[in-house]
Amino acid sequence: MPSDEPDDKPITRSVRGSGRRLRGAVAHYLGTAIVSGQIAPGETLSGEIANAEALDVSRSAYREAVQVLTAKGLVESRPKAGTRVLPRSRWNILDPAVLAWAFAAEPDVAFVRDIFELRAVVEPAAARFAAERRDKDDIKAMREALAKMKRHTLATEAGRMADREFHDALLRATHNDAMIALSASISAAVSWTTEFKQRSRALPRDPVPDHAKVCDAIAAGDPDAAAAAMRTLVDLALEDTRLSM
Amino acid sequence: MPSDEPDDKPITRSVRGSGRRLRGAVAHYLGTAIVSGQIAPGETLSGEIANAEALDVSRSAYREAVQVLTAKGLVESRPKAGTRVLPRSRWNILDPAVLAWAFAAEPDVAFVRDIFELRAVVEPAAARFAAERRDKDDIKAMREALAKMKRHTLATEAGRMADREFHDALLRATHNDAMIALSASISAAVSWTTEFKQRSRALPRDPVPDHAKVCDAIAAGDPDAAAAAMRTLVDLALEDTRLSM
DNA sequence: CGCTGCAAATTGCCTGACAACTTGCCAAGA
DNA sequence: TCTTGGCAAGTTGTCAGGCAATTTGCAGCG
Repeated sequence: MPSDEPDDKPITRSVRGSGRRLRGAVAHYLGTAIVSGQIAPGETLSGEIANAEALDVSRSAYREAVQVLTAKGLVESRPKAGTRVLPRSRWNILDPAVLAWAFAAEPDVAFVRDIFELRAVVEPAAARFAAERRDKDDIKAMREALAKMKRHTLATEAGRMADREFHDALLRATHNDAMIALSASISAAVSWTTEFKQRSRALPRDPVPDHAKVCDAIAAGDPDAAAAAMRTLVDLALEDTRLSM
Repeated sequence: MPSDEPDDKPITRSVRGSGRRLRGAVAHYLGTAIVSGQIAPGETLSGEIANAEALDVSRSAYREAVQVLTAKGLVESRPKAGTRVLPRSRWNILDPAVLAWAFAAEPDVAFVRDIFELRAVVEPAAARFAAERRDKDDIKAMREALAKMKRHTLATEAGRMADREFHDALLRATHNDAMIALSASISAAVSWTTEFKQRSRALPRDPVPDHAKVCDAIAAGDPDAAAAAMRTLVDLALEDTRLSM
């Protein structure tokens, strides 16, 4: 046996940003490989021992990573058959991690379209519910996030975080856990696209007035106005994103 | 040390219905315990070695089960701190498995309300998209499912499966992957409640005409009519479910 | 009172081995 | 030739034990 290779393969080991466990790195590696299509549905991964060795991790770490993928519906493994990639239709694409993997690589335009269509359906309805059920704390949280958005802009990371905070506060105002969970996923995906918009060109529109309109309508308890304002907000966002892709 | 206990604890081992792996049983056990509130958010599970021993499984199997829960946002584990249950807001409640666990125990009424509200938002919109984009195959699939629903009734398992097939076909007709994934989760949840309805009393309404109306509107390519028909369908389902709880 | 460093406890990862379960082949029979 | 049955091999599934990494909480110090 020759000694060993210097450090050619630690593809996953080098990505461990402190908080990230080794199995997380492996899961990220495999997850992006699958979602990006490098490992097409129907294909079967090479055996655990071989693959674990190739990634330079133990079988346990590798297996725990595969369990994560299984939990998200990306793969399925059976004795003697190996673990194979499931068809797209069985993926939990609304899972935050899967969305993150999808946007880590080049995001598919059709997929972005799908996400925005869903957003266009859910968010106006959420705004309507929020207008009917919000309480004082909800309004306060939204106003604060809006102020932060105004201070920083969407060009900064702090500004984008304020944007997410605004939408999160709006969702919490619906007092509907299912809607909160869903739009949390969507918002995450949308924030990735926001970064793309910034990267490609300076964004021509000031988003604060549109957000303020939504906020005011919700605070006033006007469901129709809130839904309408949110609808135009989403439409504009879709327009901007479409231009930059 | 006395010899050993006969078989008091195999709480998880006995549930392995062939296709179900051991770690799956453990995940199911812990998942339901968490979702049903037996292990409240904020609490920390006892150590891996202790817990694995209590469930009479190896540490690896237990750990792989915990990875599944982690992937679904139910728990988070860090060295020295133990693995603790995350607040509800971080759960992926739209994950099919989590939904199944939620309905395995007594389903929370507030939660069912949330699901139906989301359904009332998404499904009509899905019907609208379907009316715009459906092709010949989509219509055929819907018609066939509808026929099957008519033959069997919702009182039989076959009938409920046909109901799911109808909704699945409708969703595929939207040609929007995000919407398909979302409503697949919702439909699963809804089918649990359908079983409840059947269990509590004979259902007074024949659901076939309502479904047929949706189907016809989509086949005719009339988005507004499809959305309206679906809206009444969901409203009626909500009404029935509300009565039986 | 605040801060710094240390030590313990818990998870994270590794190794090696055996069991369980499928799958696919192969042979025997209709 | 087609079907059916069993058999063997190969892959994942589970187990056991040990060591390393990391974080928390405390204790001691400034």
